[in-house]
Amino acid sequence: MDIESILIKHIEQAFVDLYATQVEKISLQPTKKDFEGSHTFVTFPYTKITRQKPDETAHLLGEYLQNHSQVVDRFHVVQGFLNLTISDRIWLQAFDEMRNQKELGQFAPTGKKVMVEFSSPNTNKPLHLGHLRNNFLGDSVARILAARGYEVVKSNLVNDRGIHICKSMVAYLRHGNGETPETLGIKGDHLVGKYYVLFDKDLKRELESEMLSIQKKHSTDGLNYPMTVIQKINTLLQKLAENPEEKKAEELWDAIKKEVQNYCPSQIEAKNLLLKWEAGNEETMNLWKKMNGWVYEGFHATYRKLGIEFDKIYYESDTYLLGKDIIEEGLQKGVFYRNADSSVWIDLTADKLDQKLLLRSDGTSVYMTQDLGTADLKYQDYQIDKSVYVVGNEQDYHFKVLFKVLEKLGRPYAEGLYHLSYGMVDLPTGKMKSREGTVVDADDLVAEMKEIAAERTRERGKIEELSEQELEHLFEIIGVGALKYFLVKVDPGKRMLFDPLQSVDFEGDAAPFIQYQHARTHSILRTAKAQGLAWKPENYATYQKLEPSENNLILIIYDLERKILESADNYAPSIIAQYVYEVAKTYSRFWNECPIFQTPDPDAKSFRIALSELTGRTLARAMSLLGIEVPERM
RNA sequence: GGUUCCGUAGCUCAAUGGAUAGAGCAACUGCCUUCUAAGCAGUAGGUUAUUGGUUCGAGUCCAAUCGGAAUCACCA
Repeated sequence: MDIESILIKHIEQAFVDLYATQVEKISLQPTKKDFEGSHTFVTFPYTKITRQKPDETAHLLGEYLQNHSQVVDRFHVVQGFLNLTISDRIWLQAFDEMRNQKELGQFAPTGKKVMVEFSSPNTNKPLHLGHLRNNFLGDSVARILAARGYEVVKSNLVNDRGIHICKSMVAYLRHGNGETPETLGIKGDHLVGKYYVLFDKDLKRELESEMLSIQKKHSTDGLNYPMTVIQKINTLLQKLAENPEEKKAEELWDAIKKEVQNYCPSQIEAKNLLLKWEAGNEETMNLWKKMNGWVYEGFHATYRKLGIEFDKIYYESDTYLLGKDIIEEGLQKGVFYRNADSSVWIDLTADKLDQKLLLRSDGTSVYMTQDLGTADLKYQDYQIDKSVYVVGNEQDYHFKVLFKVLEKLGRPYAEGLYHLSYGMVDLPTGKMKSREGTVVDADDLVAEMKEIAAERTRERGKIEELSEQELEHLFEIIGVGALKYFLVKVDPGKRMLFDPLQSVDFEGDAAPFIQYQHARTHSILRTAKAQGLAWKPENYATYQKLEPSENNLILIIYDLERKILESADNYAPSIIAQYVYEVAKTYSRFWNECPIFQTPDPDAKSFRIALSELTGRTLARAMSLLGIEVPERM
């Protein structure tokens, strides 16, 4: 039963009967909380048809609906807004229908396949808070799309090669002394991350001493760089000698730094290591495999704790050479063009984008080339209809170009491409930078959350009956749940702030509150069972007049499907997060207003137990769409 | 400089072009002898950055201005 479409049909009929007009695309809005009713029809846009004041139209329509529609019980008009109240009988009918559903909010299969690519870590450092937002968003979107009826493939494109990986390797070769995660007793990803930071320290030191000599002499004397670089620096120095303003001077020095950095020993070593890697040098490959192996072990542990899994893992070391055949194809199709220096480009100025490089003059590929190849690979592997990339908003431009290029190449899957762009997580001190160590580490944060969860749960002392193992699990789902909810409830597009001092909420608009309401529903069910009560429809057949908070609960539970639809269409878990909090709040109010076991009327008792049960199922289902578990007691 | 995104209560965030701009945190007042107080009820807190425009109606759409961020590499 779909109450909304019934109402719309009746309103359309009303327009025919009252005004002899066919109206299309009628839409209803949820009635604001302060007003009575559940569905609101706005009459302002129809004054031209009715040739009446909005209030008059609303009254006429309201009376018509009250007389002709079985679902409308009564109506109220407020300044042209027609607020409709659905009869309790209909709500009770809807309630029983929902109770009969095996899985709430599960749509029929669409027959379409969608891939959600997320996480995509670099293997040179452990996961941090920013990755968590990515992981939770991606995981949740995958779950929501599955509920919507898509067949979902969760994929992870691991960035396991490149200059940044070589940096950790260089530092390990220098300072490693054969350390392993075992000998140090730390996770492999953290160990490798430590060397990544060490590399940066080395490089900074080298850079500073080199710069000092340039700044002292204000010349490039004694520097052993290629002529072209020396010339570049000299030009910059000359500009500096012309006494530019302070800000400009700073820019010039930065430009010089950038040139110099490329010729610091550490940087050269890293580049050489990358060349060796690309040549397949055995020693290098072995070190690479060893260190990446450590990182994967660490990642696995973290993913397991976060409850995140993938169906397919792509490695960039496998895919980084892909896409070159697409360059040829594009050239033949005349979509791309070749420069005099034989580099390959695409001109997207007509689409308000720039000219974009697709292949270097030396014939090697760039980031874009790989992504083109990987897009084809995904399609070959899974014949996907839609492909969602969960990647930070710093890459908005890249994905605009990528999708445009695929469209111009006439790829059949081009239309289904979507970049789920999300904002960075900021600290009060500003942006996180892993090289500078100003990051909130994922493992640390999860551990801290769990500790807080344990502390707060113990304070309340409602958990005597749980075993040690059950307690462990409880603390984990509360701690991790709080974190997930915190990161996922915010609109993905916006950057957000995380204050380590205030940490994550455990009260109010937060996962523990929602989990708590779920635990309450189970507390009711336990008591009901202990008292030998039954709550099948026949046990509450005489219950026909709903209390406001009961009505509100049914109403909001009834909204689940619409919310799933909305969040799936917008790739927005935040919609589910806001929804599930509303459900929890509504139940909490019901809990306070409608006593259950003290109620003398046995049918009211049974109905409220049944309502608690359905609320519990709704909370569990909606939370599962966010990847958050709910406990039966806490 | 070009392009894109953002600016809402002290703080963190909501609000398919609709009603009196809502929650949570923090502050203040009540409520545990009653199914779990991680709770409930209430008070206070706003010129939605600014100025114009479109509309029956603008936080939302358009233009300009101010402030912040990202991006614009033969990096990934």
